[in-house]
Amino acid sequence: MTTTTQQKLIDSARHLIQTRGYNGFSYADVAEEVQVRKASIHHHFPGKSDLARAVVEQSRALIVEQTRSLNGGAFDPEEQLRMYTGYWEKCIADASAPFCVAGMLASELPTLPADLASDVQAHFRDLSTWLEIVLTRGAQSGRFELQGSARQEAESFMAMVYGAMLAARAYGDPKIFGEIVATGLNRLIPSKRRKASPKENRGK
Amino acid sequence: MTTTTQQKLIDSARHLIQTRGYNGFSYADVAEEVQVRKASIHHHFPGKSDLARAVVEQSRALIVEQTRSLNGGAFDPEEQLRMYTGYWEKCIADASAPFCVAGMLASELPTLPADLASDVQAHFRDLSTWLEIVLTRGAQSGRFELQGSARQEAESFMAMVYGAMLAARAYGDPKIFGEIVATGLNRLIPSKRRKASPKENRGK
DNA sequence: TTCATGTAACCTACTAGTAGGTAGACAGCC
DNA sequence: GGCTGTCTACCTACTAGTAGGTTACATGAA
Repeated sequence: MTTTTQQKLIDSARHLIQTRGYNGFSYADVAEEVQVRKASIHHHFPGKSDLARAVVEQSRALIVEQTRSLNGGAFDPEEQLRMYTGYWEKCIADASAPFCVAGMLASELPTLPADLASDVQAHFRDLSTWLEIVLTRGAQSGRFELQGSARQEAESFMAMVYGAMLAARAYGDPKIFGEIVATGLNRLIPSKRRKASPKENRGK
Repeated sequence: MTTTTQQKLIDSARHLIQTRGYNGFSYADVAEEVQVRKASIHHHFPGKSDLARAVVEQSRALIVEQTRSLNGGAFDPEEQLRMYTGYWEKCIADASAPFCVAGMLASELPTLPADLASDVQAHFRDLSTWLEIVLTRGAQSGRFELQGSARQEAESFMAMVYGAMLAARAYGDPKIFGEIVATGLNRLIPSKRRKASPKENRGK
């Protein structure tokens, strides 16, 4: 399999943004990883924001594709959420992608060029819209028991996933991500269907 | 009221870290805000990480002080959580502190000097420990209904608060913070005591 | 077939500007 | 006199980005 230089540049930039953020990496870092000169990066991506936008847009396209296949497919809402959180759990555990690119960029939003910033915002709209749809379906079929509107619950769930990534990074412990999202998923499930987790231990 | 140059430097650095992150601000930015030369900053804080540590340590000291007074005081666990989230809601709404310093730094953790990184981690331990205590008390007195262990619920609640900050920034809308944490608080309250929020609208 | 032309991809060498940090002088105060 | 705080002036390393040249390969005409 031959990967083009352009794709290697995007992959390298993604990895660097995930670990160090937009303001934490330079063309020199990418050049080092991909083993080309800095000028060659400028040939493919005139400015730093063009490179970062390519990373975000590729991620968005992938998510759109995957959620489309999930929506049309054979998975119930609970399985869909578990596949989403499971994806990140795996990425964080094996350190292949220790943070969502858009999440990292969102924290730096006030410092980003305008065009990149609006791409990042678009990702969050995409994601919360998808979550709202999944939660709505789950509530209708009785698999989920929502306490607020589907919109509120979607924003809340999304916040918890991103907060869990931050916590995993803060504690330097990938397991914490899985523990937090498990708590969040569990809350969506009606109490009659919910099986007590082995670690469960009310009020300590 | 006279504020020392040293304190002005810390305040300026705090504000810059909250909005731009550790890698997004420079001594030149601080010098500009405080109206001193860069060399004067180096006199008070030899290195950039010393300045950032001073910011984090001052924040931690403030939190320790406030939680101590809350714990010993006249507020029940629910009120304590509302005061904590309300503090951030106000800060984000009036843009005086659009993000927790430690949260911002945590996202950049892999790029931080080791001593600063461990200060940031200490903040998260402090905070989750306090939350665990408050949730435990609330569960014992019947004000809260926990679904996992107090530890799990504390991590989960903390993740949601930080995720809510990120969401508010991503959407460029301070209100989203309040909406998310309201959903989270509501979930802790036993369903018999819970009053339906005006916006509540099950499954859309 | 061969030779000009075009162009994509990459290079070396450079720019202006900014990063964090240092040396040393000076002023005011205990 | 020594200490604190501030300054000017400077340093080296690095930043994103540019100028201009080299290679390799495709196209198309003589």
